Amino acid sequence: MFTGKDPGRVSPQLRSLIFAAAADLGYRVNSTASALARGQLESIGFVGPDPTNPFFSMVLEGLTRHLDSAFSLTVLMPEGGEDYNLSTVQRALAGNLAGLILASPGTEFLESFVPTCPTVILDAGGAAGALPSVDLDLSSAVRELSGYLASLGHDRVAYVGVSREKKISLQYRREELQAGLLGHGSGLAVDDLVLEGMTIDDAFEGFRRIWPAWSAAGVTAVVCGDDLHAYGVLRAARSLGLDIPGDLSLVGFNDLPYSELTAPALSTVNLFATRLGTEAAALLSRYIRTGRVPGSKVLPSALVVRESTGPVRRR
Amino acid sequence: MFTGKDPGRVSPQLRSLIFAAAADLGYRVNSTASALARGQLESIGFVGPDPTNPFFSMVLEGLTRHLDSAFSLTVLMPEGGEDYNLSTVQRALAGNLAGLILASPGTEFLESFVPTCPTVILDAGGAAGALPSVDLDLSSAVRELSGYLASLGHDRVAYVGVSREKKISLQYRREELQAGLLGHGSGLAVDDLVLEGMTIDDAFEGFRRIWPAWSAAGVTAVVCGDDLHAYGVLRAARSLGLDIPGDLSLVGFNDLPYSELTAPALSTVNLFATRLGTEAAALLSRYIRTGRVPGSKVLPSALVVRESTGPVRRR
DNA sequence: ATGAAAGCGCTAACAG
DNA sequence: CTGTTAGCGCTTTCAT
Repeated sequence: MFTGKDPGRVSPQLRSLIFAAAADLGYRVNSTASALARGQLESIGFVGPDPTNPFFSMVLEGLTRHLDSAFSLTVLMPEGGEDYNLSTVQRALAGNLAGLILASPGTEFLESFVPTCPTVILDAGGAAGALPSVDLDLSSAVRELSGYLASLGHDRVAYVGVSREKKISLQYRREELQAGLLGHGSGLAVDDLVLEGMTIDDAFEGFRRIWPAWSAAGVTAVVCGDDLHAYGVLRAARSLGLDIPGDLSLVGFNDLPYSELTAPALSTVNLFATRLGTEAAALLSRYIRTGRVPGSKVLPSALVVRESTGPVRRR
Repeated sequence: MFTGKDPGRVSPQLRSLIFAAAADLGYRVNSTASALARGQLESIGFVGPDPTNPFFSMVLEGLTRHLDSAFSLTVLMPEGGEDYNLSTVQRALAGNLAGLILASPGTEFLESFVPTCPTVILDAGGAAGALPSVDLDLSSAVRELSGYLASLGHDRVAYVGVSREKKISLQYRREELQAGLLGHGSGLAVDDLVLEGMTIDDAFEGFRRIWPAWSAAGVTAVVCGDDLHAYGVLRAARSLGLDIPGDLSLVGFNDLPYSELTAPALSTVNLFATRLGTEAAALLSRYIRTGRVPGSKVLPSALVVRESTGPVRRR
């Protein structure tokens, strides 16, 4: 009756009568028993590094809006502020999931990961290997960025990211940037600022520490692998009395809605994070329904120029 | 064996041997069957209005960090950008949840809602009735805010929120503000700006529309029920050529990490949203375990003064 | 068409 | 202590 296979068997009146009675008695099908009997799982898992990072929220939004309504979304976060690892995912898998979405994995993790249910990887910087994935095409936006920075006279550009083990995607952004810069006769001029975490504060501290060295090396532009890092650098630069974009031009990745509100407004590469979520939902739903491993998907990105970037000021 | 009741029954060596063999064969307990046999539900549901609002993310973070590890977290979002309603929650309940957390409900919804499993309401502005809830104590922070604004010479204060049906909490913030202001001999001077949604853009459009009226009425300070709205007002004011805090002082609620980055940095009432999540997790876990309805919890808030507020400038 | 029965994979209770 | 069994609430199949 509640299995959706009754058209033609039960008259509509009777049907609604039954539903009314069911509601009256407070009956609801026990989905656990139902799932067991049918041998079908009902929830898909999402594991990401940090719910507090807007990138995550945007992906999640895309996901919830486009996930097949037959599934519910189980969200798993790593314990204690760390990045997620195999044990986080094991915890997820213990829930017997119909499918799994892994957002922004670390290298180490991805190498040792063996899928045990339909899985799609999100934002792995092209490192997902044979696993179905949704990734970003950064090359054209980053090439444009490189050309733009070059035209402004920046030939000493620095990058801030996190270690490769932590986030493949940030490292991938670095590589694309390096390639783009090289295409314009320059390249990353100094050692990266390699942060421990993805927070504004991490970048704030980190930049204050590294700026003397970068300044001495003549760095005039900083590209951050994540908008949050750029916000931290912005605050740090301000606290150091630096003029942005006069003394230092700044670029982030993601294009969060807050980036036009900072002072100065932040130039970014827009990653359209919400679309990553919707595409992942589409891919995974198909994967689960058909059982066939889908191909990977690559989504575009776009340069957004605002006030945090400007011509080099020689002193 | 996998039920956790083996200490003293199986030797540690044998135990690990079995686990090794299980891993070898790729065996994992079927949690659906397990749950059915034990008659225990394994997931708790979280329904909130909008994953994209950082308030939601912060609550979610608190939740995931402190939820009993026996439970997994199922996240439910309303369809199509609307606020969530009974049908959203019905969808949630179809999943047979051990417990339910409802964040920032609307009036209409809350009035017609009848819990069918252990439920705690979050951020309902004191309107949760008999249901266990986690709420904010705004009065002392808002009284402080009122005194502060009064001392700056602001006696024409305006409020921006959403309709009461949509978010009880924003209306509650308004009431607290009104009470605080009244305590200082003033009060809200003009009609509220009542927005449709919770986005920066909603507030941007709304403020541009209403400012002529507010300006004519001599409004010198605007308090927004949500930081996102304050960001929108900030952008709108800037686009209108207003000087903040010279022409207009601005205050938000939540104290997002972005609020110290805006230009000018935003004064806010810090809601400590993450703690709402951790408290809700604690309350609900206890509720489910003991079966006894827990009492409600009230959490403190705090005024944070930054650059967006200053003395009234008479012209 | 309607009803009875088997069984999904596990757990808990109960014999041996 | 070990092995067997009933049964969780539902779906599906197979007789009636």
